[in-house]
Amino acid sequence: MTSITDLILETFRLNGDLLSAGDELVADLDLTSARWQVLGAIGMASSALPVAHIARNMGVSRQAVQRIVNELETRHLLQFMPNPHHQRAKLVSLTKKGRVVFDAAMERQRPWADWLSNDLSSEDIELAFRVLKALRSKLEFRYNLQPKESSNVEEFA
Amino acid sequence: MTSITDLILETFRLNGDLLSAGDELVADLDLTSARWQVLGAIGMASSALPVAHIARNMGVSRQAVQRIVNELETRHLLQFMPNPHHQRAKLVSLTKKGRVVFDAAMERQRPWADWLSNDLSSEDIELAFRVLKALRSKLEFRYNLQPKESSNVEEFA
DNA sequence: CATATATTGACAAGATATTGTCATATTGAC
DNA sequence: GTCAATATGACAATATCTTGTCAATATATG
Repeated sequence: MTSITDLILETFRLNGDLLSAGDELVADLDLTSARWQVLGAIGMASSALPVAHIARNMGVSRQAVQRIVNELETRHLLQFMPNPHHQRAKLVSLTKKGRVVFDAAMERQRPWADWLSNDLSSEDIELAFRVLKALRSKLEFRYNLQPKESSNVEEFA
Repeated sequence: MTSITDLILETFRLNGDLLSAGDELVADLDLTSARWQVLGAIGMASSALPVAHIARNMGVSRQAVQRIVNELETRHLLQFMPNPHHQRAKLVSLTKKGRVVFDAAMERQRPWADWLSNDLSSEDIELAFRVLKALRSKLEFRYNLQPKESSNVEEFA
């Protein structure tokens, strides 16, 4: 019989393996899972966003994102642009090079995702997703989680 | 429609929230999620094990466990015992204090786990568990993951 | 407008984890 | 028994992330 504890431990292990696999998948693009996730949060956004917004969207701390963003800016994958609404909170966007690298990563991710899921029915994936989401919602409600730092604010776009 | 990618991102987020919740759950026992997990791997084992074995059981690197184990030994929750099969690889076991703290954490975990899962059917939990496990197996097979360092060896009991 | 409150990025400290290297110890092939 | 291969813990370097603090900047309430 499977307990919720088994599911929790399985989540920890899968998380680790996903990060390892992601690292390997994009290593030759000079990316890591962490960089890829940040790049993704920016590449998928409808418009350029300040670091703090990206962090909230991702559900991690502001400083974690700040460090990666600064690193990616040094590598010319990201650039800071003036923010008409805020002098200090510059808007972060992909450079041309950043777009190319991000697109390359996504190209690679597509067949990889197909491979990973081709044994599973979409119903199974859907249900697993809903279970995980239910657990997360409950934790975030109970423990006031998610923002991790600073408070919750929506897009301003 | 839910894609495997959604499930992956959900796994990342749930992982983070579980660690945060775990930290809070055992903070006043002077534990953290990381320490608790190590304590658990030792407390649940049928016999005392060397650090490298514990790491393999947990699926994390040897050094991650070594650091925590050394820390918990300093705090007198763990102790090193001579290993008849290996001079350097001492066996790690709970001290009396370690057992008390670990039991206290487990006492606390039980009702918390019930609370977390009381909305979900055991079928849903079971299925989610099997989906995650299937993904993990596939990743570990494809990427030669898990041991993370050194090779795979079974218990020597 | 004025002022309390929020947000933001910078900076620093620390927690957690991986990776590489090394010397030592153990194991296995022959 | 010898010797190559492997396992182990120590040590060091690095990656990732969180938390706390601070000054500057916005925002909101009066």
